[in-house]
Amino acid sequence: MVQLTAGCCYRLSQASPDDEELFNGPHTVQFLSIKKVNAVNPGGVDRFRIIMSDGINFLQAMLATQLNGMVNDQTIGKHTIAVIEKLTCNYVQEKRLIIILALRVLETTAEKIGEPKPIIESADPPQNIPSVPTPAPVAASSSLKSSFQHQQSNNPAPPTRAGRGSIFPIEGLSPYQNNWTIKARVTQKSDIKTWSNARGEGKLFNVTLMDETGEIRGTGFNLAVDELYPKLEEGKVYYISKARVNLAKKKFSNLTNDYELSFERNTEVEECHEVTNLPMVKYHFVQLSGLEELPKDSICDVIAIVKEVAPLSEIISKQTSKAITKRELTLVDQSGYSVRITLWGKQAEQYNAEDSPVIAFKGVKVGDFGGRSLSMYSSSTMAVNPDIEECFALRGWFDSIGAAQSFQAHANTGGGMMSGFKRAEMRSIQEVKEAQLGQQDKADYFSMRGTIMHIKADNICYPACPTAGCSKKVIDVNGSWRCEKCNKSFDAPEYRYIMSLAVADWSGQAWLQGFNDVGVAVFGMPANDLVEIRDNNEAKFNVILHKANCTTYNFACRAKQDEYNGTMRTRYGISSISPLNYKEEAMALRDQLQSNWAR
DNA sequence: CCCCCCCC
Repeated sequence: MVQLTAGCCYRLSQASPDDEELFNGPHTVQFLSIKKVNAVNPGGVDRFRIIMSDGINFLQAMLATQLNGMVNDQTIGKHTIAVIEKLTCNYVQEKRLIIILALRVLETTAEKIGEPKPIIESADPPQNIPSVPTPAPVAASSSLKSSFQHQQSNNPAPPTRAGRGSIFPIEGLSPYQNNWTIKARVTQKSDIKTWSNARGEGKLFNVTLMDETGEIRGTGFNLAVDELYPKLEEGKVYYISKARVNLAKKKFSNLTNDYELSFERNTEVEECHEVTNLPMVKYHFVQLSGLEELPKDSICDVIAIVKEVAPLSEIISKQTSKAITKRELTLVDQSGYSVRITLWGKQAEQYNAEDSPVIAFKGVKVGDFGGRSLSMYSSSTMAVNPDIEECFALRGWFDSIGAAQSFQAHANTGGGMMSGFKRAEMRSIQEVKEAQLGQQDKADYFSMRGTIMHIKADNICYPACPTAGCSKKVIDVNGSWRCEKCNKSFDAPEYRYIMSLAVADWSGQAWLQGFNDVGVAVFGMPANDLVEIRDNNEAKFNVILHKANCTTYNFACRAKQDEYNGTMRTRYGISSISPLNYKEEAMALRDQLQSNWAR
């Protein structure tokens, strides 16, 4: 019978940030629940919240992202008994956040042990457990002598690790934390970029820093560029302290950290020469077939065989009118899908891998050209034939069977226009507006679920040419309906709907424009019938219009800007409307419940 | 303090 470490939850709930002994465990606990918490940036890495119990109390903790695999492959789940071998405590304002960094599973099929209770602040500690050890004093980390100033001053003494406090996990960094030192590998270093705008000019560079617990972006401006750009080398490991921790601007970051570092004048950077087992890169690969599930503009990692390499070419940026070199690679993987990825600038020019290599891409952008496409950011990395398991598997697969097979490209759904409702691409009205979809001189496509609040009653349909495929408006010329396009006249027009719907979801309201198919779906009758009702029985017409309200549909929409009366406006066109499909929805929810995060 | 990541 496994013995839980009674009292460890209470002790952790009282821990101070430097309580090393307590953080290194081991604590034998049982997981009462593991739940995925709100998704971060699209395509980002999941975060899992764990309720753990010591049999007496339970306590909430977060799983460090590098342990996500244990949830995904069901190594851990509800009622798993595990030994926590390392954790850290992060203080966000008044709240204490416990992050599990390392664990070992003891039992997976246990029953719930005991009747653990929540920890009530100010309550006495539970009885009959070992007393809480006194926290060790914080080791000072300020003895490091490697800031810019120190280097410039005449101080040749090499910094020593001995006087330093413990190394802080990147995962635990926050603006509320001071006196930290991280030990991290530079996994990516940008070129030096210069800018010049209304607010001034300058130069900057950034790096991606990684340890076992996570990644964080670091940026150096101006003086910090001169000082640190040559010092920080890609692939090397450094001790870094006294950088400023800022909120990351999610929009521009492809990392899953809420924060980023700004290198300041007194920031200390010192290379770590010891052998370390810090991983080189952490990947969260998606299969090429799975790209369809990711929203446009999300960021992902892929590993694939380069099946084709296009020659270097050049485009002119519409934004800057500058020429930019690019190169396109066609990637394939075991999912049977192929996708094109674009390399830019230096990466395009210097690409010279041969013989269908395996390449692992990290932090690439998902586009929707040709259904799905990929594009490198300057912060994206690519590793040719990396020394990882996934690479060996791909190599073996391709050399044995993959090379001879054909691949499925992602398709533009609905023949050029995205026409179908896609659950994975659902946006709220608020998101559509905030993301300014359709406002960049091009059409953007999205799916949404919304409820009709109001239908504009005037001009609900127009008299159209009955010729198949024409649908042009016809004009009443003395009782005869004339089509200019077909150069024909008809006894009667065929009415077609032209709809303006006020549609709302939980986040807001928008006007959607729809054509004949939308009207038929909403009213359940052709426009000719509705016109007849309108002209003969206005009360009945009003009832039909009214009854159509408060009905919820799945919409596929196209957002595009146009000019109207001299001003620009954004129009949302409905490319498909469908009633809610409860079975399909239930199945999708069932799949979510069965997925790893729901347990 | 940047934050552009391009084209078809």
